[in-house]
Amino acid sequence: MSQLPTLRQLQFIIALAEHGSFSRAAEAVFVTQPTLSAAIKELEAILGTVLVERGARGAVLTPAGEAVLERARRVMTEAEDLVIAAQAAGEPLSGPFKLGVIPTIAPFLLPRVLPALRERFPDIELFLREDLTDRLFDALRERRIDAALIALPYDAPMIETHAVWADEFLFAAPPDHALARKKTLAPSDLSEEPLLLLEDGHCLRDHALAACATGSARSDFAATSLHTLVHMVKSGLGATLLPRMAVDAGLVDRMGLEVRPFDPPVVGREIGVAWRKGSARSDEAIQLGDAIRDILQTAPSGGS
Amino acid sequence: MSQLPTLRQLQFIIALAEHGSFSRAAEAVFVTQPTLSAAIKELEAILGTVLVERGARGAVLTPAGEAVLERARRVMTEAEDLVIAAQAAGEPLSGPFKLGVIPTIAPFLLPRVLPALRERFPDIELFLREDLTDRLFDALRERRIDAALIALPYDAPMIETHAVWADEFLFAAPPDHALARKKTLAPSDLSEEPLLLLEDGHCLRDHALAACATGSARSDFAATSLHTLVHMVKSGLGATLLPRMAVDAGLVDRMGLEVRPFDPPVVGREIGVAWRKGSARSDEAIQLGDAIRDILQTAPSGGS
DNA sequence: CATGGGTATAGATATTACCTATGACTTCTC
DNA sequence: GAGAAGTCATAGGTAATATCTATACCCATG
Repeated sequence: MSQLPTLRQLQFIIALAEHGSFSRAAEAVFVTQPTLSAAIKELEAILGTVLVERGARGAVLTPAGEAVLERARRVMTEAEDLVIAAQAAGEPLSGPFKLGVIPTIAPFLLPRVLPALRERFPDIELFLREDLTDRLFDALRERRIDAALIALPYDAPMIETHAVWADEFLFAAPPDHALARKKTLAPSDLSEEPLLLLEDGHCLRDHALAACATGSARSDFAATSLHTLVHMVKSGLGATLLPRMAVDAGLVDRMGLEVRPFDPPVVGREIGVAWRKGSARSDEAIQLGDAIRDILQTAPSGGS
Repeated sequence: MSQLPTLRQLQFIIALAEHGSFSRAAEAVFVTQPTLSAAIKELEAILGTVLVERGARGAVLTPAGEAVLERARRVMTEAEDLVIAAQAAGEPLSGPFKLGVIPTIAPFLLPRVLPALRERFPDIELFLREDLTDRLFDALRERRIDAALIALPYDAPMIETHAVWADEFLFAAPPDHALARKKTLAPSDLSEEPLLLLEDGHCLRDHALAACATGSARSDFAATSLHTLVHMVKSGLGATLLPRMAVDAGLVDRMGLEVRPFDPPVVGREIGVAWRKGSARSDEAIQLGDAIRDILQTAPSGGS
């Protein structure tokens, strides 16, 4: 087998491509220009190909160099991932961990589980980011976050998920609403009732519509958060579906709204943890999800 | 950023995992046991994790070690691919090149194009492998071959393709066959005619059936090669569709069979070159396909 | 408890990675 | 155009490290 290049050499040619000059690239990787020069030369010898065109105004990659560059980048990130995965495997859920959470979960879940999480994983530094599902998926793919709490089902390429807990939907309406007289509801009761929902982009909107297969949304109004949503319901703009987790967290306390569960089988959404396929921290993501499930089960809600 | 391991170290831990013992692994990578021992120790220091359980009867990877192993393998093959891609980019279509070809193309195409290919790419060493499409795809995915000539459309995960030329289907039957009286045929003429085809697994069978949307295959007989197929047609067992390339190559010469083209738009299959997605030699595969197309166009068939 | 299979340690040596100093060559500037 | 200011390449010395040999150690097993 022909000799392999060094990761160092790959790092060097990446820097060279990025800075377009031996001297500046050398500076960027903290070596002198002759060192980098020699390293690139040896890399070319190993590969048997000229990778760089040296000119008086800097260096430009040859087509072969571009091909190598692309693969070198891959090798480097894989190697970095290996380090992260190893550290994570050795001491799971320690160090910085960037977790994305969708806006219809974050404000209700986090206060409830963060203290216990910190207790269970004292070495973790959780960085939280609240955003819509699609943007969290982008962040996962671009490695800006390590994992995300989202609502399933949701299917996206390059993303894997692990179910954590089922979040039941509850019907909420003003007291004088026709359906508020019933103790429990069936999804079919909503066929004639245009629902007031969150604005487009919130997965809760889609999941709520899916829950009452025949239902529809009010097209004239939409809320930007669950808090504004309940206020809009209160002012008589319509009825809605709320996740139990938000209700348990006190979302409708002292609002004077009527809240009704659905007949079994209850409708709702599944909350799960998601990570980029192949992520170095997928095991930790699963562990974190399981820990949250545990915490939710042992410490029931402090709601009304 | 924390320090990266060396490719050498990754190679070492892969060998260690494969041999289960420092001494034997060291032998396998041509270093002494203390060298490998020290290297693994340093790798563990870099990753901050114990990767190997040292026992009196050898070494076993810890769970963290297993996680590292898997990624180390990936990094190593990516690095090897980089070398291959660089060499290929520097001097395309030179050195050993393993090409798979399906059985309904190989015997008719290769004699026609191999001499010209050798002339055009004098430094290439073509290793040919004749097999069914599915097995060629497996071989591509497992890196046992670099590219394959197959019939499209065919869709398989991890495989990319590039069209090379269109191979028209011709109708072939014994002289006394009812349809042999027509000068040209429409695909619909075959609705009532159960065709004699190759046995299952040959893509030509599926593509021929697809060509005459309403047609069907004889279920009692099937041929194992185009040569036996024409003999079976000759003995009156039925009619069939043959690729023009095979006819041009003399498949039915002196067989006394009637061969008819279809009305435009002609039916047929597309021949293309396929490679594993991300393969180091995809550019060469495309170049090879284009070269074959060229050769076929400039040097028309020597058939009847 | 000696033996044999295994790994770790110590010390010497060969390799190589890197630095400093300098040279050769372009391109821009006046 | 001559000089200045870039560029990359080369040479030679030094420090770091990769590797080897030799040996110590550890533990199962007969």
